Amino acid sequence: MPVALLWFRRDLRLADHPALLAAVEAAGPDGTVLPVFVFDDRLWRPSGHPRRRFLLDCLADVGEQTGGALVFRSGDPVTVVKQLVEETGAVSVHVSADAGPYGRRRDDAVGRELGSVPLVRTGSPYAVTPGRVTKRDGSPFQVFTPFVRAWREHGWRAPAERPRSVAWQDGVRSDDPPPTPDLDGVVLPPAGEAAATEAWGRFREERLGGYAEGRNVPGTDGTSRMSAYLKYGCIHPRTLLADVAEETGESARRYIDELAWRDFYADVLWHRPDSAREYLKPELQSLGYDEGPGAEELVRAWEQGRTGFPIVDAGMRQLLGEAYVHNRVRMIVASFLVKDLHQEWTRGARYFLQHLVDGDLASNNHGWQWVAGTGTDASPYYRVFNPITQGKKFDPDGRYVRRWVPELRDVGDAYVHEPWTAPGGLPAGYPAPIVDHAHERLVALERLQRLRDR
DNA sequence: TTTTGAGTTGTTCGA
DNA sequence: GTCGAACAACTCAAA
Repeated sequence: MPVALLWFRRDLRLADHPALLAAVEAAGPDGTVLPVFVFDDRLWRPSGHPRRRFLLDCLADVGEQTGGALVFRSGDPVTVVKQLVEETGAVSVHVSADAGPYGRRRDDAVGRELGSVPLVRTGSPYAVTPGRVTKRDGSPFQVFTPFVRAWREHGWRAPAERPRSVAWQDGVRSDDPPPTPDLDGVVLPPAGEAAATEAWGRFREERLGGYAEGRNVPGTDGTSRMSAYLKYGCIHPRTLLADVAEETGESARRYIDELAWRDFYADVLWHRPDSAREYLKPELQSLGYDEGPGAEELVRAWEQGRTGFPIVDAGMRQLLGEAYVHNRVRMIVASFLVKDLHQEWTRGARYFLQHLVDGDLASNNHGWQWVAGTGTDASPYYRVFNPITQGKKFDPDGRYVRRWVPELRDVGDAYVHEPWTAPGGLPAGYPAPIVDHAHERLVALERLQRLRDR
């Protein structure tokens, strides 16, 4: 009886899963589907503990949903998948397409290795497969707004139906998964498809209506917190879009835009596979950065949330506490590292990827490039976030900073974003600002100016 | 073909 | 307190 192999990667769900449907179809009415996940050192090693843990928990969920049939293998997919095909006599291997630079190379190599057994790519983790939305002349968009216009016009498919029943192939040898990493107190959201669906339902009912304003206020629960679920494919963006498209108004439009950003950055990475490391604006490559023991000490203060700027410290402590940072605050802390501490964006991007549970190469690194002014956006070079102004504007009552920086508990609202000005002085245990923001802003602008003059 | 206007997320300064 | 201008320079689509 035919066996079709379903190789899970970043699509850890059974609903709205075109590759699963393709596998069921390929196996035929008498055949079976063998679900498999490969622990690939190339992807596993650079993941921090939060992402490893979240992934393992998602896999446990898939294991349960497939009645324990999910098979683990460890090693290079090129050899491991080939071996599984030989062991089981599989007629085809099914995946959701991977748009990342490594994933594409890997899948091409696996496909070649499989020879006459086809590696079938069906669907992708995006509403629109990267590469599909182009300008009229076929070239890729480099700016978000024209992209999103064309993306909306292109449209997306309705969610795929869940297969009525799947005959899972069991009894295939499985490696043990890697040991569960210690989280050291980091609190993660519940993993898996059911948790994603439930979290989405709650957001949709309770917070989607106020999203346009709420999304920028880190002290409230205004965002959907779908990022980790989207990263591992516990839920597909098409499912979200189908629900949001029923709503009208500014909030629904903004939410769709946010999903479009995710597609846009994946599209940029697809066209420019080197952009995860290389500058999208190469002329900024030679910008000078601060080095030496003094600079390293400042970076450590940033990493640990001890810069003396409350909103920056709160964000960096949220990163260590929840492996997650509110979107608005990601921009603020990123701007601080790049513009105030004069560090290369790649360094911040790397640190984020180590710690974020939702860390995604395209979204993370292009987001950092956006802040650094080296990215796709026609972003003004002079855009430097002021951590005090941003704090007052988006966290006016200090709810967010007090949650993550308890030293500020008793500082009045008026001073909570600049506690060094408080009548009682700095609270015990909280540092004075490690840099003069107004000064460092001018330094950053000056360096960019010099580069442009050349 | 050329021109024109608009462009996720900001800040400061001066009126 | 509020508001508009200035801070450059490039992409893209429409006129």
